[in-house]
Amino acid sequence: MDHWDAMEVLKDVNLRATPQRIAVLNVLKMLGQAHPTAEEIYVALKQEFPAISFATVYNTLKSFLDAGLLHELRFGDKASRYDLNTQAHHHLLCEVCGDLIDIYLPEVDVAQVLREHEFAMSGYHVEIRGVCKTCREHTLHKADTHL
Amino acid sequence: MDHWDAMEVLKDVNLRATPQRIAVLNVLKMLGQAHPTAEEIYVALKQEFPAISFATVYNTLKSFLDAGLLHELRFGDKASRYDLNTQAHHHLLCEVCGDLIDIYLPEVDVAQVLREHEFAMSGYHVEIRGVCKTCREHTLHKADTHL
DNA sequence: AGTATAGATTATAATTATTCTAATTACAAA
DNA sequence: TTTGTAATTAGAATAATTATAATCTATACT
Repeated sequence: MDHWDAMEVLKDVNLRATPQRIAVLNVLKMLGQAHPTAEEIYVALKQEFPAISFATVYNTLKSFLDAGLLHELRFGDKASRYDLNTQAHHHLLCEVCGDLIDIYLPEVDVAQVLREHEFAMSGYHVEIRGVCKTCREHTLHKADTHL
Repeated sequence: MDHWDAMEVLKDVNLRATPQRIAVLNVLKMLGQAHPTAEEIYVALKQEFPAISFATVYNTLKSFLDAGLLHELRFGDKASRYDLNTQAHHHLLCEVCGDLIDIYLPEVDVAQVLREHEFAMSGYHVEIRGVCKTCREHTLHKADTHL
């Protein structure tokens, strides 16, 4: 567990270090692999900032996205999920319970494809759909598992 | 260009071949690589079916999804996009203009990861973010290109 | 340290995408 | 041709997100 200072992180990307922003960063760090939605972040902040508004959460997340501090994940469910982990990693998405499990894969070799399309890659993401161990054991909602 | 009959496709997956469903399939086939949203499909259908409702489009898309006839794509923009192409393929997503370009990659080797997590894969998807050739040439909205 | 100001936050309204509900209509089997 | 079941429709409802306008505050400059 390395030292990590939210204030420093914000300075580094030229964003004003407001208490709300620091708190959002800390919540994201705290929740870790939970990939929270905007609402979950909002709820977590309510305790420390009873007056916080949804707009602040969305604004903050947008500036963090622009600064490259986090990734936005949009899968099966309606609400976007946010992921602070910027090192290359991917997800297993369970189609039954919606769980999003972090995994680490070797770099996908796409060099040739990119060259062909003259496409400037800034990042990539692998999404693997299926049924997780727990759901398979429970064998719930079989009908929901399409594909 | 192989022969393709919407009515047959529907029969094959045990869905009633209603005029609306046939039309949705044909629109998806026609639009091809355009990855239309529900709204774009709705607009395309309006000509042939002035009385069509959004609910029908959404219901139809949902049955097609359940039947495995198409994929739902949720990326940067808010609305889901639908993709009839069910053979394994992936996308280049331009962060500037939002264009979604079909690409074909060799199977990603994830066997070991799946075994570790005891995860039953039903499908996977590779999303590559970046800037497409056209947008790079125009160098528009530089600031929007994060990551 | 005190202050001006660009930028951040807030409450609220508006918008957008999607789903639900209830009534009507159409298909397909007997 | 009836009859049951499923599909379609209009419109209301919900959920997620964005826009607006007023107020506040972190930072830079005296």
